Amino acid sequence: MSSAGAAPAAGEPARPAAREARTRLRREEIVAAAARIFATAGYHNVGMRDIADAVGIRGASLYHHFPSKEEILYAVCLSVTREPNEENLLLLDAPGTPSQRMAALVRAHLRHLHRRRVEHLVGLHELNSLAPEHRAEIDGYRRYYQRRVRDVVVAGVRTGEFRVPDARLAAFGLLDMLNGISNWFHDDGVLGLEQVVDGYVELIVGRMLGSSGPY
Amino acid sequence: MSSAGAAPAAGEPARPAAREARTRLRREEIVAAAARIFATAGYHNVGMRDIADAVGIRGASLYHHFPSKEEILYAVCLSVTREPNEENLLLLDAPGTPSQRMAALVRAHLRHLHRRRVEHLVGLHELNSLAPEHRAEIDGYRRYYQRRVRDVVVAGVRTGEFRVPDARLAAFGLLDMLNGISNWFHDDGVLGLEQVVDGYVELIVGRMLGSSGPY
DNA sequence: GTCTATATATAGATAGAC
DNA sequence: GTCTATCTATATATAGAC
Repeated sequence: MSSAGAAPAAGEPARPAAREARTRLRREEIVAAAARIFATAGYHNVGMRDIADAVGIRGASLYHHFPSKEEILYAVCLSVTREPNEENLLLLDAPGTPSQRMAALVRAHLRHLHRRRVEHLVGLHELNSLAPEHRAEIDGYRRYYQRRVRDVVVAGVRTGEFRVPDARLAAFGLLDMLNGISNWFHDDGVLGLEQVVDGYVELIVGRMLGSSGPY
Repeated sequence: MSSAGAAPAAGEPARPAAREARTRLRREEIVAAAARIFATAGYHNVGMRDIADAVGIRGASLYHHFPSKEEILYAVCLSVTREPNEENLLLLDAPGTPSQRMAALVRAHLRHLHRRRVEHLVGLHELNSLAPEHRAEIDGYRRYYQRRVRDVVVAGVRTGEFRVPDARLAAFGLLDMLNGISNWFHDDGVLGLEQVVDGYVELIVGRMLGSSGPY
């Protein structure tokens, strides 16, 4: 965006904006394919050639889009860690009681885990293979998310809607419970996503946090 | 054990039983060191030389004790997956109400996760690197454990002690919540282990499952 | 049971043509 | 932007002496 200064000349092989869009699509295509393969086989069991095969190009061509394999992993982890911070946390700022805001977050969180299931699996299991600075950045996002969730628990305790032995403990527990579904949920299982969503809202907000509603 | 048939001759350099015991100690020493390093750096970021260094021998010497690096990982995963099945599940067969048995399991589970924290981290994150047949065996143990936990939830629902929307969902949720502590608990944190244990028993048995005790 | 020395395979990354 | 060809580093694993 910031580098699109000059207007494109008429006879160029492709207008910069269009070319940029296509390049970006290619990048996202690579990230999506890599996430899928990383999630099932594990980062280190996957070669650049495997990723390239999935996109239909040769291994060396990947280096036109990413400087290293680790940068691909970073792109996978970053997207899936950022998005919940940008999307789900908005729901905590919206009007409503702590019960309502927490229920909205649980729903959004589970749906995001489902929508980007493979990316989340990578983000949960392969953080060790990130470069230290990348790892630190990802960890920062996660800690912030966690803190915001804990704050809602605290808010609910203050209003008397929630009754928990310890807000930090409850926040850790409910987040682990949410994130855990990446490891066992399958679309062809006995429970559909929306059943899990409704069940977890009840288990977490209604029971664990002790809210009597409405939410 | 089954191969210790003949009685040892007097002048042997070491009595077979003693030698076996020492060899076994060495194996366990290697497994323990490997678990520690795998947990912090990730299986594939660790070389045989790193493991050997931690034990004070050369990389090649490890192959006297294990036929491959994967077998070391398998030993780590197996020990930590078997033990809960052999120890914790006994508590589910003991006399007592479902509430009491579930509370006992939660306590034992959390204490085991703590006692063998690094091994659990490996068992949770590195399953992708196991040979298929080893992976299948580990998965089998985990599925059985999960089923037994679910059965207690079902039993509690039947007695009327527990009230949950879906027993499977509750079992998945509580197990994910329990296992999650491996990722965030530290001995030098603000909460001690027994505080977490007591808090989680309350959150899970008392609130999530809705038992009014005693447990 | 541990050592030194080394075989061997693989995979991340680069060079340069098209 | 993708290709072919190749470099190079690393690490698992083996051979055989002590």
